[in-house]
Amino acid sequence: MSEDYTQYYYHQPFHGGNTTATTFHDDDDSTNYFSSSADHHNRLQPPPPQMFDPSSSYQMSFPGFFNGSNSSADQNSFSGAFAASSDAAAGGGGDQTPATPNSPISSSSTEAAAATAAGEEDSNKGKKEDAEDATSKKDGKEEKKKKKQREERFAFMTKSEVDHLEDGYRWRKYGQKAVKNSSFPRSYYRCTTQKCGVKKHVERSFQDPSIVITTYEGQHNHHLPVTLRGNMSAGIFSPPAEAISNYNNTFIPNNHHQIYGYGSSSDVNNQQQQQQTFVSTQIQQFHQFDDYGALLQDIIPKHEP
DNA sequence: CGAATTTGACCCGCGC
DNA sequence: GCGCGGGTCAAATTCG
Repeated sequence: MSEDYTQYYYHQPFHGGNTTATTFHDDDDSTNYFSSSADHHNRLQPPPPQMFDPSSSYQMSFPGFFNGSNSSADQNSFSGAFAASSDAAAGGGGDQTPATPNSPISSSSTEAAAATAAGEEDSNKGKKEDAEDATSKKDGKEEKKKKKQREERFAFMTKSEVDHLEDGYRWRKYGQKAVKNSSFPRSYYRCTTQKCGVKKHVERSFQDPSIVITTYEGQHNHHLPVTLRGNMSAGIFSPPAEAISNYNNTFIPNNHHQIYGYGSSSDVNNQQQQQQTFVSTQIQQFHQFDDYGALLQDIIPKHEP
């Protein structure tokens, strides 16, 4: 099933750290991948100040920015950011043809949105279903038929010794599972804030145990609960919907740092193909990056809190 | 003592 | 239909 990310691509072509971003599809939904080096700390690298003014309340769904230390020394170690990708962009998903930023969101993305609403409900699944009345059952069935849509996912790889990266939010671990083809277990976390259905799971790359892969699912509907002031913006995980659609599949380049991204092919079993896919997507995305300067401004609102 | 984690059981979707 | 693997639940346990 979700072997979508059995073929990560991790590169460390640059100094310090790098960011690997990936957009892949889990069915019709997508996950963006990116990685950054957290070095010795369980802190994620912040974006370079010139890219993200820590004092401004930029909003992006990049959890990796949560803990920016805003230290200028980190400037070179961060190479990128990503943006939420919805189906249109990832869209290409299968064929890896990045959609234009303004590509209309396909119906599947609408479904995804709907699923977001229904998702929370769905997360409780069948277990308590019998407690539900017949009506909701019926509805539930239809929902399931529609193909279960997951929340948008953001995954990133971080070089870190600790599994659970501090991102400013409070998480409760609710499960752990052994992962096939990996000797490392995957841990499941849920945001402890009430009515916030954001989840994330954390696992280590079996290819490189020093790399932690964190996958976020959903968007926080609240502000950071802890006082990681300044560099952490409130609502960082709740980008406006239009922002999401506008910066689909986008990454923020920094000094020509290489940024990798690929959309997972539906043919995840074909490694070669996937790698090719990866390369081509990478190139395409690089081209897209050319526009990022302007795009970024759209993405990151300048308004002060 | 309340909150968080651990962990085995269970559910579900998917491929064969 | 069955088995597998991912994801979640919830009781037990640990922690602060």
